[in-house]
Order: sequence, then C-alpha cells, then structure tokens
Amino acid sequence: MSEALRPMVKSRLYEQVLERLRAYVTEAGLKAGDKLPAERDLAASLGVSRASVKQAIVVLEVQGLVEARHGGGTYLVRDTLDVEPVEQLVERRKRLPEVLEAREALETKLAELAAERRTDAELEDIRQALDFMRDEIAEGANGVEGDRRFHAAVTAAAHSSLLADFMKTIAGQITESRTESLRQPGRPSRSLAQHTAICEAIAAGDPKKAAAAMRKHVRTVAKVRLLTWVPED
Amino acid sequence: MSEALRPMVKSRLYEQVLERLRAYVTEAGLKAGDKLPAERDLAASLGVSRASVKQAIVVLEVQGLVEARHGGGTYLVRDTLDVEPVEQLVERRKRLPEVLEAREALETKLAELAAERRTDAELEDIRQALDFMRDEIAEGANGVEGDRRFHAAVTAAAHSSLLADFMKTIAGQITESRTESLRQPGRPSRSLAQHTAICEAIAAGDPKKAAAAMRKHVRTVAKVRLLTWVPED
DNA sequence: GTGGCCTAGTGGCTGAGCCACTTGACCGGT
DNA sequence: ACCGGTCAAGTGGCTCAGCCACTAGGCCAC
Repeated sequence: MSEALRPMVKSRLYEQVLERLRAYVTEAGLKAGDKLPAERDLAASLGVSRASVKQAIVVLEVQGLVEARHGGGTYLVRDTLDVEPVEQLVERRKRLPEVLEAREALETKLAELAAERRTDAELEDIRQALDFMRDEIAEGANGVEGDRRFHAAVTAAAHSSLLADFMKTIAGQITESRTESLRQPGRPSRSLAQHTAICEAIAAGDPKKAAAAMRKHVRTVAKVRLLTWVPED
Repeated sequence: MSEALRPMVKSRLYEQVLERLRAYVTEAGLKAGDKLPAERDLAASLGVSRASVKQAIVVLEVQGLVEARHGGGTYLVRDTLDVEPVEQLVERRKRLPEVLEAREALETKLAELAAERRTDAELEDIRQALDFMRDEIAEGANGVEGDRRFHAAVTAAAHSSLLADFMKTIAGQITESRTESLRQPGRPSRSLAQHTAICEAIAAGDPKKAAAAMRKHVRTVAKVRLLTWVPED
C-alpha cells in the first residue's frame, strides 16, 4: 500500500489547461475536423506559457483526441476531448493503418483489373454510382452512399472473386473511415473529382492510369485519417 | 507499403525520448519505486531540450507509469515503462465484472452494517476521509486516496472481520477500477457527491438508505468500467 | 488555366532562467 | 545523546524569447 503513503498530488498546470480546453471545445461547439486556436493564442488567452499548452496538447495527442499538423494547425479528431471508451479505440487505431494499407493494395489492383475487364454494362454501373454521388452532394449530403456504390461497382467490374472476398473482410472498417473522411470540409467534391478521374481511366481501358488514379484517391483518404480514429457516431 | 501510406510521418521528438526512456529502464534494470535520472541530466545525456524530456514524462504520467514529485524526483510506478499489452487488458476486463459484482454485494452490506454499528469516532473517520477527498479534488487531484480512505473507514465501521477479509482479497482489483473510474472527466466531483450521500445515511443511522446509496455508487463505478462491453445497462 | 514562388501562420524544439518544494546534512540547545 | 530548527543543494514546475521547418493560400509569370 505505497499508495497510502503517497503524498497528495497537486494539480499540474497542464491538467488545468486540459480542463479549459475541454470546456472550450464544448462551449464553442467544435466538431471533428475543426481547428483549435493556435498554441500561441491559447497560451495568451489562458494566461499560461506555450510550453504548458504544448504539454496538454501532447496528452491529447497520445490519447488520439487531437491531431497536430506541423505548420498546419491542430485539429479535433472527435466531437469532444473527453476520454471515454479508451481501450477499444486504442485497439482500433492500431489496426487502422493496416486496414488502409490493405485497402490501397486491393483497390489499386481492382481498378487496374476493372480497366481491363469491365463490360459496358459494368461501366454503366460505375457511371451511375458516380451520378448518384454527384446528386447526393448537390443536395447537400456528403455522398457516402454514392462513394460506397462506386467502389462496389469497381470491385464488381474487376472480376476477381478473391480480391472481392478480401475487400469484404475489411468492408466494415472502410465504411467507417469513409464516413469520417467525407465529413471533412470540401472533401465530398474533391472525392467526386477523384472518382471521376478513376471512372474515365476505366472507361478508356487504361489500367495503369486507373490504378494510379485509385491509388491517389485512397491515399488522400488515408492521409486525412492518418494516425487518428473516430468511432462511428 | 506502410511507408507508402505515411511517408511524411515523423516521429515527434518526445516519442523518441519515450523510446529511449523505456530502453533505459529495461537496460538499467530499474524496478517500481526506483528513481529516474533528473530531467536536466536526461536532457543532457539524450541531447534534447528539457522541454522535450518533460513532454515525454507528462505522457508517462498520464499513463500512470511514472510519478513526478515536485522537488523530489521522478519515480517508476511499475517495473517497466511499457504500456500494458492489449491482450492482458482485455483479460483483466473479463475478470472485472465478477469483481465488481462481489464488490457490490460486500460494500452494500458493509454500508448497511456501518449505519447500524458505527461509533461516533468511526463516523468522524468517515467524515475526515470525505474532507480529505474534497480537498484533493479542490486542489485538482482526482481523489483516489480520499476514495480509498472512505471505503476503508466504512468497512471498519461495519465491524465485520469476515466481510473485511473478503474485501481484502479483491482490494487490488478494486484499486485498479477506482483509479480508472476517477480518471474520467467529471467523475471525481460526482463520486464525492455519492460518498456524501452514503456518509449522511450512515450518520443518520439509516441502514436501508445507506445500502441504497452505496449500491448506486458501486454500480456507477462498474458502469464506467464496463462501457466497452455493455453499451447499455 | 497551370505551375512555381513567396509569405504569413503555425507547430516543433531549444536554452536560459526563476520559483517552489523536498531532502538531508549540519548545528545548537536541552 | 537527542531533539528541533536552519540552510543549501537537488530537482520538478513553469515561463520567456526565439529560431527553424512545414503548410496553406495568394500572387505572378507563363
């Protein structure tokens, strides 16, 4: 029972900063993807040094609640800074990079195969998915359903049941990352543009171009979600 | 492949320091309670600034692996700085429901007995534990020590050596759940409120009310702990 | 348009320094 | 010999000022 002998722990400054930060996020109604104020501003308005703000941010970073981009600001990963369902989140974050890596490998090859093997009917399916996504976005939605259909159509057009099976095993996690990705401001329209490029390459029967376009697309998604994870809401 | 997906990711300096620290503890064979080198020495020998060492130590602190005493050095809490492997965590969680069920049974009865049998001196002990916890929280700590003292005082006031013995056998695991629970934002103050309710029931000599208050308290702790497995109770 | 360039903004990290707290040795009185 | 108070060194807590590296967005030349 060394705990009993342990002297009382006094509050560290960074813990207080943590509290204020949590309160700020709540009060300001910040959501996932939103940007926190600059460290210098935070330090000034909280009346503490930048080093203390930094310590608090490092804590939030290792807890996966925040993502600090060198030179680009610090962003919320979730809608809150509270740490609740910790362990599961940690486990998922560990696996996410693997999932995204697998996705790149699979979908790049799928796009390549689709460009080679697609029938005209399958090309039409892909185009319809694209149109569907365009409509979704035009109506203000984020386009997740169109996104899903597009990738499903490409997978079907690749005529590889084995690769399709592999995709199935990570489908759930891909769905989650897709949802999160499309929630980023401006992402839906950019995602649509990338889909269009993939579609055109497949239509043109250019496997190399299709693979490259798909790779770029998947990497864009991966970059947004890199080192971060947000449970589906 | 993984390199391809995260080409730009650079280790933050504090992460490298973390690595070196873990390696150092292992190589030097440090055990729980041993003292780490001073921050200044660490910074000098690792060739980094003290601020970076500090960030690493803050991380270890929030992970409960290390305890920094103002003016007194930084000490190991366990024999290693490695975070507990996920598997082990999961295993521990599987056993936990049983522990928490046992705790509910024991402590509910203990509170009931305490309300009937407590002497004035024992009531005073309970109140002091409550005050201690209040002070801890007021100073920004999470109140684990006050929490422990409170439950110990109630157990003593129940005058049941058998039940007390039972409690002893699960004391270790209760400590873990207590620490975990009080780490949640906002928990300490709510826990304090529940303790106060229990204390008042015991003071009033109302066994039924004391038992009810204790049951509610223990279930709250259990709920926090079980969130990962049981979304709704 | 498209691509390259430039600059302001922002996070990463450093080094020097002051303060607060702990520890232990030292010293004087009993 | 013992107790109690004092003091200095060691150490963590925190700040300040500043430089560097990277990002993003606007601007300009082509």
